[in-house]
Formats: sequence, C-alpha cells, structure tokens
Amino acid sequence: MVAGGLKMRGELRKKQILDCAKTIFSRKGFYDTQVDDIVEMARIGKGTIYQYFRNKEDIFLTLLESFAAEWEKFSQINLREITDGPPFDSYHINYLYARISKTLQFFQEDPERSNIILRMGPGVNIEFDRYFKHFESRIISAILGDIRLAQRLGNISKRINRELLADGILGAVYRMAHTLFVVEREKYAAGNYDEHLRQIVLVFAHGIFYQDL
Amino acid sequence: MVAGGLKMRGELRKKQILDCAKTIFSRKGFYDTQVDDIVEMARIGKGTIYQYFRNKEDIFLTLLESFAAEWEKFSQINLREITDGPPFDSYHINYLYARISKTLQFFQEDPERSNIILRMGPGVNIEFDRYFKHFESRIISAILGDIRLAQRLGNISKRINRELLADGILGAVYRMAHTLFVVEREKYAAGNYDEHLRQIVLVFAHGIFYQDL
Amino acid sequence: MVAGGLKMRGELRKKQILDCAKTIFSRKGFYDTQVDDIVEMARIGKGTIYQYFRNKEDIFLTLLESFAAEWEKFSQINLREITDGPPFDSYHINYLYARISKTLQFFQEDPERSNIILRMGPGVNIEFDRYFKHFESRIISAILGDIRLAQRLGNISKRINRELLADGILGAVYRMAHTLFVVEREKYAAGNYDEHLRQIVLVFAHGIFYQDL
Amino acid sequence: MVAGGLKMRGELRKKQILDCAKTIFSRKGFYDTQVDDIVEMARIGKGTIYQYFRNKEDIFLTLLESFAAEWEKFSQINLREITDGPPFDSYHINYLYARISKTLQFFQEDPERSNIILRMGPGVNIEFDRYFKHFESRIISAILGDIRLAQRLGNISKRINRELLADGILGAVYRMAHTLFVVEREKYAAGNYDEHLRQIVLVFAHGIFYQDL
DNA sequence: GATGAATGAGGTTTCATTCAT
DNA sequence: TATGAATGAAACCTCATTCAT
Repeated sequence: MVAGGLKMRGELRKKQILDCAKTIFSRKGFYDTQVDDIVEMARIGKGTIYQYFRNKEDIFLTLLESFAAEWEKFSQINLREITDGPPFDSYHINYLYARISKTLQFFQEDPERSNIILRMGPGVNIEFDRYFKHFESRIISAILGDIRLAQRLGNISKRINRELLADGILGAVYRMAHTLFVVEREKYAAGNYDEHLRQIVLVFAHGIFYQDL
Repeated sequence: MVAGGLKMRGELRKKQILDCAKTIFSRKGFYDTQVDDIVEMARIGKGTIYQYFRNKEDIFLTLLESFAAEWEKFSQINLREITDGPPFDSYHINYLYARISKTLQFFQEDPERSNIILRMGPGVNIEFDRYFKHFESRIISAILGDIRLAQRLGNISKRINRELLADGILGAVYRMAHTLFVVEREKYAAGNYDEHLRQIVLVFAHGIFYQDL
Repeated sequence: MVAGGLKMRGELRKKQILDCAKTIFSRKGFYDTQVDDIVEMARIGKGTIYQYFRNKEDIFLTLLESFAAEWEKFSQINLREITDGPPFDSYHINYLYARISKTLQFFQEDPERSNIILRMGPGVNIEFDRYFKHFESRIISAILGDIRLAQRLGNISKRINRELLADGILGAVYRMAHTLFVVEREKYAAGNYDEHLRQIVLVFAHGIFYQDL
Repeated sequence: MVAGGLKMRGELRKKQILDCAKTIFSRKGFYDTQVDDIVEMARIGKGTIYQYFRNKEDIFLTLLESFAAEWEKFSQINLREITDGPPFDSYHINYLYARISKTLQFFQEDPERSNIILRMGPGVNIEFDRYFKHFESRIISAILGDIRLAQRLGNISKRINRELLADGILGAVYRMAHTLFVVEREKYAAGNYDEHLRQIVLVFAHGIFYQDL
C-alpha cells in the first residue's frame, strides 16, 4: 500500500525513506530504532526499504554520509561572506568566530541531524543521556563554582552564560581526554602530555579570566 | 561472622561482575555487549548475574554510579594538594588548572572507564566509528588550518599541540551546540543566543591568540 | 514449555531434536521444512534448537553425518556373518550379494533415513518426485518393453521382477551419466568413453540375458 | 502476418526465458534459484516472466516437460539406426546397448539439462554435496574393493573402468532401494522381496563375473 | 546461592508475486 | 506487451530473562 498508490522515482523514494529514518533515528537512536518504525512512518511496505538499502546499518551510514556532504557544502558557500562583516576588531578573531559560528549554525539548522551527529561524538553521549546527566552534573557544578568565584572576584564578566561556558569547557576536556587516553593512548602514555596540558589550560585560562581586558 | 563472610563474598562477587562488565562494555559498547559475554568472562552461571542485578541496564547503571562515586572521591581528596604547587602565577589560573588537570587525571587513571564515559560505552556500533571519523576529520582539518595560519602570523605559539587544541575546540563546540540546539532548543530558538556565542568565542579567541602575551 | 517441564541433559535433548528433524526432513525435504515444524514436533521453545545447532543447515548436516556413522557401524558388524550362509554357489557372487544385500538392508531399516539420503542421490531425486515421474515413466516403459521382449524370446526368466530391474537399470544409467557428463565432464569430453560404455553394457547384458545359464 | 509475428515473438521470448532458466536451475538448483536471477539473465522485466509462466514452479515444470519431449524425439529418431551397426553378436545385446547408449547420449548432449534431471535441478543446496559425497565415498570404496578383488582373482576384466562400474551399481541399488522401501513400502513390507533381491543380484553377478566368457 | 537449559517475543531480512504505469 | 517499484507473508535467528534443579 504505497502512499496514495503512487510509484515514486527511485531517488525520490530513497530520499523519503532517509527523511523518515532521520526523524526516527534522532528520536530513538540507532539501536532502539526498528526498521518497522521507519516503514510505518514512510507508509511503505516492509520490503520496499530493502530495495534501497542493504540493511538498517546501510540506512544509518547513508545518512551520516549525507550529513558530511551537507557540511561540506555548508561551510564552502558561506565562509567568505561572514569574514566580511566583522564582529570583532581583530581579523584573526573574526576568522575563528566565523568558523565556530558556522559550525554552530550547521547544527542549529537541523536539530534531528544534530541529534544524530552529536549523539555519537565524544563528549556528548546522548544515547544514555538521562543516566549520564547524573554523573556529569557533579563535574558541571564544580566548574560552575569556579566560574562563579571568578565572577565574584571580578576576573570574569558577570554577563557571561555560565552554563554554556561550563558545558563548553566540559566538552573540550572530555574530547581531549578521549583523544589523549583512548585514541592515542600509547603516544601519551609516557606522561609527556604535561606540557601540552599546560598550554591547553592556558588557552582556557586566558580566555576566561582576561576576556574583558 | 559466617553471615558477614557470606555477605562479603556476595559483595566481592558483585564487584567481580562489575569489573568484567566494565571491560566488555568498554570494548563493545552497551548494545553490542551480551550478558553472555560478561557471564563468560566472570566465569559464573548465566542465572547468577540476575541475583546481583535486576537486568543488563542495571549493570550499566551501577557502573556509571560507581564512576560518579569514584570521581567524587578523586576530586575531593586531591584538589587542595594541587592548588599548592603553583604552575602559574595567578591563583585563578592555578585553580582552573587544577580542575582540568584533575579531571584529565581521572580519565587517564582507567582507560576502560574513560572509554565508557567518553565514548564507546553508550555509543554506537564500532563499525560506525570509521564513518564518523571521516565526517569529523573535515571539521578538524578546517580548525587546524586556522590554527596554523595564526601560528604563521605569529599570534599563537608554535610549540602548541595543534591537534589537541583543535580537538578541544571541537569538543566544546559540539557540546554547546547540543545544549543550545537539542536540549534547550525552545529557550534559544528565538536566536537570542548571539550574545552568548560572542562571549564564548571570545573565550577561545583570547585564549588562542593572546596566550603568549 | 518443555515437554513435562523437564530439563534434559544436553546429548539427550540433541538426539530428541535430531529425531524430530529426521521425521520432518524426510516428510518435507530440506527446503520445505521450517524450523518451526521441528520445534513444534519436539515440543520445545524456538530458541532451544539454536542452543544445539548453529542453524537449520547444521541440523541437516549433523543428520547426514550420523547417517554416515550408522552405515559404517552397520556394514562393519555384519559383513562376515552373511558371507557364511551362502545363497549362491560361487564365493564371489556371495560376496557381491552380501554387499548389495547389506546396503539394501541399511536402507530398509529406517525409511525416514532412506528418504533423506536417497532424496539427494543422483538417480533418485525425490524432492520433485511427482514431476519427475512423468518424465521418467517414458524411459522406464521403454526399458520395460525391452525386458518383456527378451522374456518372450526366452532369453530372460519370466519370474523376474521387471519393474525392479528396470528401476535398477535406470538408476545405474542415471548415475553413470551423472559421473560421466556432469562430475567428470572434461575427462570424458573427448568421447573416449565408448570403450567404457561397451564394458558397462556388457555387465548388464550378460546379467540380464544369461542369468539363467 | 503481424499477429503471427507477434505470437512468434512471444514463443521466442518464452524459449529465451526457458533457456536462461535452464542455465540457472542447473547451476543453483530449484530452491536457490531466484526469479530475479532468471530475469536478470534474460534481460527482461521482472513482471514479464509472469506473462509467460504462472509462477516459478511452472517454469521448472515446463522445462521438465520439454526435456521429456526432447527425449521422446531423440529416442524415436535414432534408435533404429543404431541397432543396425552391431557392436555385439547378439541382437538382444545390441538392442540393450542401443537403449543405454541412446540414453547416455541424450544426457551427454546437454550438460545443463543433465544436471537438472540427474541431480542439481531439484536437488538440495550445493553445500550439502560435499557431505553427501563423504557419505557415499564409503560405500563406493567398499564396492571398489570387491571389484578389485574379482579382478585379481581373474574373474573380471582388468581393463574395466572400476569407478564407473561401481557408480552404476550404486545407482542401481539406490534406486531399487528407493522403490522398494520408500515408494512401494507396503507392498514389500512383508519381507517378500528376498526372491526379487536374489534375481537382481544375479543380474549384476553374472554381468560382472562372467562378462569375458 | 548457583546454575545453565529453556524460553519466546521480537527483530531483521528474503523473495515470489502483483499491479499501476 | 513490458515494466520494475512495491508488497508483505513468512522465514530465520538473537538474546535478555526465567526457573527447575
């Protein structure tokens, strides 16, 4: 029972399936998504999906691939435009601003896409969000305390979004930890990461404590 | 005494199961881990595990809970010691340094635990990792380009670990994006996040470009 | 819901499953047999069967393996006994008699087993029996005509079981054809099988036409 | 004329489908052949096949039917010619020779057809073949031993193709066993097959041991 | 407490067939 | 007549959980 009994051209149908898949994957994650869910939402037969994709994994991978292509396109088109309108005095800061801003815009553009991508990224981990929240809240509140202290002492702007900053710091730390201790474990095993760590901290320290200078 | 001995054995058994679970979860992630895997590694009967845990999820949650407790303990004990030995001139930088440093040490201490918390544990099929890396590498290399440019222009130390810094920035951006656009979507939907973004960027910009000042 | 709620020891349960599988495979053939059929007959859970066998194919293969073992045992034990009681004058004929007789007995012993084995053998082809009957009947009736002619001319005993003989001849021819033209195609492609054919025919010819000598 | 042309095209199309089906069925057997395979090889649309055949079974049956017709034609035309050129002295041996020879020629003519009729067509997964061979090799080697013994004792020509003879004997025995113990089970259940068996053995025995007389 | 055989709901995937174009 | 996208029943198989021993 095709929706309306119509026969769609291949690419169209494929896109339709991917659209539904995106919604469901975003809502339930890869493992808790059933092919039936997608089939039902797309209002197609159970077998139809297998004419366009080898299996459930293939659907997910195709989605990721399309995300990558979208980002490519996204970042290519607009980078220059933004460097034109200068929110900051320094060219370099504007450049970094553009980069970060673009990335954020990309994620803002499509929440479902964001959810799928970020669910997978180190330092985000939404799959088990509600369980992790408990764990993370402790770290977050510690960082928040630090920030509040600095604000009280006048070293940091009182208008800053504390929660967001704390989130950013945690995300950065998480990810660096993952790289250092999981991905590149051997390389840094010797403990020669101290100097790197010093530098990284400086980045945040300068940023946080002297930003209003 | 006997009862205490038995209870003790029970606690030991529970810990043994959790230890095995940690290894397997770290290796295969939550979904691809089968209860059988844990049972086999722990060399216990299949039914035994259900005398200590309600179900598979309970094992995972208990693990997370123990991680939280471990972090609590870890950060309480040593935080002060470190603030004593001052790597930086400023007290506040030292404080932040201690916080980040401690967190990193925590993750360094136990790679399996790190893997579960930071990535693989709740994550998705390892197979997807490849694709995900492919996606991220594009963003990372863009950021790396920015950093290299700044280094060439003399605005940023040439001794900095570019890869690590880029990783940190991406981690921060990822997480903030998730908070802004997934978790707190409604709150920021109006687009009033511009000012926040400006501030966040400033943190990184100052940090990166003026760190050697 | 185990039969009677009992837990069987591994080997016993495996044997029980194989017994049921034999019956069903014999009745419906490999492809038309569903795992559910076996499960239902064995009155076990659907999953139980997969604790003893990797998959449906494994069940079938294990069955074949056991048949081979059974034949081994069967032919070893009794061969001597039979050569003692001599139905024919010649020792060699007795020997051949024993061989053929034993094989036939083996097949007679267990009709289900026979059905499975013979269903697969070249020259038997039961799987599509009813369709093949139509085709084969023509060949058979031709051979029957030959035999009848020979009987009328007095060259062959009138008491012989014509149908059985015709069947045997067809079976022999089928199998030789299969070997010659399918299995060992290249070897005999050159047409050098003429001499062999001559000899084979002689075997049957002498046998048929001079058997009463 | 036009209509005739179209019909002709129809017949041609049907033949083309059957030709492809023959190749695929021969290669993969009935069950492992997918309609898609045939469709792809015939380079026609998936629906087209159902305008010429009711279903997959109908294709197979039509093929068998055509084989029967081919054999009919084959044996009618040439049987007489061959009985003329007498390889043997006796008219009856020549006649039998012609019969067997013709049948073998029929199978030699078209290997794919042979494969379908003799084995693979209706048969089982090719994978099983290996196991089945393993089983049969034991019986075959036993028969081979008998033949070798007879050759050493001088009762049987040393120039005979032992493997082929053993194959023929096994084929005959298989088929008779099937008839006796599967198809006509009740009829022979009483054990009154002894006399028949005696006669059958005699056919082979005379043939094998006195063929050079 | 400990065991592991048994379970069966629930998931993915296949493929002969249909039917709108 | 020809097509091939769409179908969905039906098959196989998995695995967290139970429960008799």
